[in-house]
Amino acid sequence: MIAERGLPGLKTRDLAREIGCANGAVYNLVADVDELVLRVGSRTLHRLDQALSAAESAGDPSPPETLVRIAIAYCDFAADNLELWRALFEHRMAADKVLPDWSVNDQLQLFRHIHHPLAQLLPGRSQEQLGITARSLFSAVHGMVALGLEQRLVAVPLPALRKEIASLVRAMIDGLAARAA
Amino acid sequence: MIAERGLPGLKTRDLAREIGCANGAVYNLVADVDELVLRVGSRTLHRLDQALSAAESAGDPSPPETLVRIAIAYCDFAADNLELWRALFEHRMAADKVLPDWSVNDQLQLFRHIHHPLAQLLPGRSQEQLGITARSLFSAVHGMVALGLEQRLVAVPLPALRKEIASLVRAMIDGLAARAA
DNA sequence: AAAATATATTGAACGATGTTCAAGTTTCCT
DNA sequence: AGGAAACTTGAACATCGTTCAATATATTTT
Repeated sequence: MIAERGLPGLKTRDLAREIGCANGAVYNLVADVDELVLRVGSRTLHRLDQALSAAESAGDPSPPETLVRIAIAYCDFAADNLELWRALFEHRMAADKVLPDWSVNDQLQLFRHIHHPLAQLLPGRSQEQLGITARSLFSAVHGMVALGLEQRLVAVPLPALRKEIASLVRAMIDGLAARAA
Repeated sequence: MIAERGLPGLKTRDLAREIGCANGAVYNLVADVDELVLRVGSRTLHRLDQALSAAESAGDPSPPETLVRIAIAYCDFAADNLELWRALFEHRMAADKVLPDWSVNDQLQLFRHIHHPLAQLLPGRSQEQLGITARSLFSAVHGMVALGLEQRLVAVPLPALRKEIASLVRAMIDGLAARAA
């Protein structure tokens, strides 16, 4: 339902009808809609992880090209799974509720893909510094994808977005490598 | 109310009580909560615009340093106006409703600040290419700020975030300039 | 196999929320 | 003063997520 109608299109009554049970019975499977969304998010993150893994290993193994492929794969996944991908970031829980551990873990796995090629590219940096840079790189690409796929401003055509991402990722990598040298 | 309790903390009944009128009277001032949020967003965008303008003109006028200052100013504004800034991006309207023109305009003004220094830095590029690159640069910084200020993962301390942004913006600019040469 | 206990399911009801609207009140113009 | 226009009110509506006593089903015990 999230995939078809987006996060705001998910209603417990519709869901119950689709499952074929009473609306109250949903709460035997799940404590909250929050938990439901997080569980869907977990599946989405795993599929995203697979897509990034594939991009990491396929093709030219040089770190810069690998990082570009990962970024493009992230963009493509977001475009192909737009609503599910949005649900990962747009869902907000009540301020007092804490995110369960398994959900946090799912999210942290993402940086792993960037970490490896980045370590080859910047051999001088510590593990901690690499982690921070990996996170920054991920965030930058995420921002480009997020605003690029937003319809409310001028929607960028997907091929143009892919080119822009590739070009800016290359620029970031060049710049990082040059400063490291 | 958005500033204090975030976008989900904005309730028409609380608002009416705070204003001192009946709940129905809110709809004499505003057609929707959507419009209300957009109007608050417009004010936020104008203040953000001022902050970026100040950063643009103050200090070292070299394009790279100017761009770094703008990025840091964006980060600082987001941190200082966290909930209001979030409301700019987290608010979602019904899919069929269209964003009014004045709101679209407000948003597009932001890229203007990046456009000028970028044009000096990359004299070879056309206006259209510059616009696209400006947008990408903005989006990348936005992503770093957005994920950096998110509490749900490991929250990055603000000084660390500022450093990371400065360093990655410099890297992007170096890379862009090197490729342009 | 029957009774007793545990578990699952139901759908009505609750509380919150955005929004509407008929009725009442105020304001303003002549 | 009188009437029209505009505003204000607060109750009512529809739609949510969520709860819960009552009912039905499954499982265990005797």
